Amino acid sequence: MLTPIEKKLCSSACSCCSFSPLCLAQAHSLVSNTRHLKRKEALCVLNNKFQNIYIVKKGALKAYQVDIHGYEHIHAFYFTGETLGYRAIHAGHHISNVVALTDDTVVCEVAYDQFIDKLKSKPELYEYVLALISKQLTTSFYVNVATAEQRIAAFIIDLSSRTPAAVPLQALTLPMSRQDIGSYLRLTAETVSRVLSRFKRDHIISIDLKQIRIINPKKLQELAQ
Amino acid sequence: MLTPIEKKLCSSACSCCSFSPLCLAQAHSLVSNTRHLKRKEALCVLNNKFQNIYIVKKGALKAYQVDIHGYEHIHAFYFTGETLGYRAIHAGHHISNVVALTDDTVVCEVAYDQFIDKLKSKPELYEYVLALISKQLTTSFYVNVATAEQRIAAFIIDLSSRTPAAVPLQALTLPMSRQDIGSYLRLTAETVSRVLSRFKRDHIISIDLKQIRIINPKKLQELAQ
DNA sequence: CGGTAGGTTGATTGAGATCAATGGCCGTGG
DNA sequence: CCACGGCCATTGATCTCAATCAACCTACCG
Repeated sequence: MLTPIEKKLCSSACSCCSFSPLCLAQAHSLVSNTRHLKRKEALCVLNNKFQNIYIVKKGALKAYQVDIHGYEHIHAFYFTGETLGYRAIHAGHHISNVVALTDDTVVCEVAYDQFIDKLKSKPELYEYVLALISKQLTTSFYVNVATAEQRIAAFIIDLSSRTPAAVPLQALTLPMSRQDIGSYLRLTAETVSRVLSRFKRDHIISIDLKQIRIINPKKLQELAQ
Repeated sequence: MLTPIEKKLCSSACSCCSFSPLCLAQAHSLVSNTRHLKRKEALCVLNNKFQNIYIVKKGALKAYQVDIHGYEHIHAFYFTGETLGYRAIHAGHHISNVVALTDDTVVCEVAYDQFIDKLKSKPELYEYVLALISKQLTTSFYVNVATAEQRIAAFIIDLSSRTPAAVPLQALTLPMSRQDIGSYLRLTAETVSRVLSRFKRDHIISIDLKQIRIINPKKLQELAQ
């Protein structure tokens, strides 16, 4: 098991970064800027010009749109090592808001036109980038499954698989609220809370506010289908 | 309004094809093969090796996965001019089945490694391809909205916007069954049927089996939010 | 023609939404 | 330092929309 210090190092190191093959392949880094965000601070604002791709170094973010009733629809969470911004390439401007979920969220900023230039000079990386974006086409299919129980079980599994250095039975921290989970899974916060309580009662997980621990991974997998 | 013959020409011509800037940019076409499919005939089979990208020249297809209960989950429809296959790049094998919805469906086949090679020799097309794939990250957000009515209204609008040469008030043909629509929108065929009947009763659309016509686009847009 | 798949409509049920009340945690300011 | 207010989470009671079960109709195909 990793010590907290080792975990911290791993999380902040480029070794966890899905972008590092590109970044490290260059004589100098592709990263033009590193941004530090506080909780609720915006990284991308709807309709602003698309200029950068971002890589999460530390912390977590949510991407959402607000509907005409003011309701927030979250369509993605981003964790350490993950990249974001591709959705805006086509439109040329941001099609959602992205804000930090935790204080001390750190992201690397890669200017899109520099990124394209580098790709042109290193065409062997092109396939890698296509595969990276392709992967995003297939994520979070589980938000569409039938029951609240299935979706929440799948969400917990997804979360643990995306948390670098997550160890089975080790507590994970949910960086988002019940409301956020509900918005993402299209459930109410009350339903999320009820299902989590049921999972706890049945000794599938332990949960105390934002601290969650998978007790029975097999059963959880079964519930997720 | 286009005559049926003009429509046919347009549909089958490369002018409607989102891939044509790439294909036509080459001395000879990128297309290695043209495939003709009958209704229910498979283009891609789950787990088969990923080798090609496809462009729909004519007809329509559905992509789906079958769950452990044997239920078919459709995650995409593909119409004339649209490309498919990107989802398999990351895994290297097909992660869904793709079958034709209509007899006489025609697709162009582009070998992925040839496609990559051509891209490397024409880096100015990189951005175009990234934008093309980026677009797919943002499609069919509407399957996630709240009510059956909203989803079906949005589905009809999406369908008409993706039908080449669709003219307002002109009848569109739904190439898929009520069951297919339900599978895509996560509703039952009965609910789809009921909502369509309600839209018809309220003079928002006219519908007779597979022939659908938007009578009141403004009201439909309102219902879709 | 007869068989079958697809489509419509009705009656009933149930999972999750909604409405509501309570308690804990935390940051702020007197 | 503690009081206050706001936010978040939990739990209960009730309601509602879509699923389910069921019957019947219609188009199409061998």
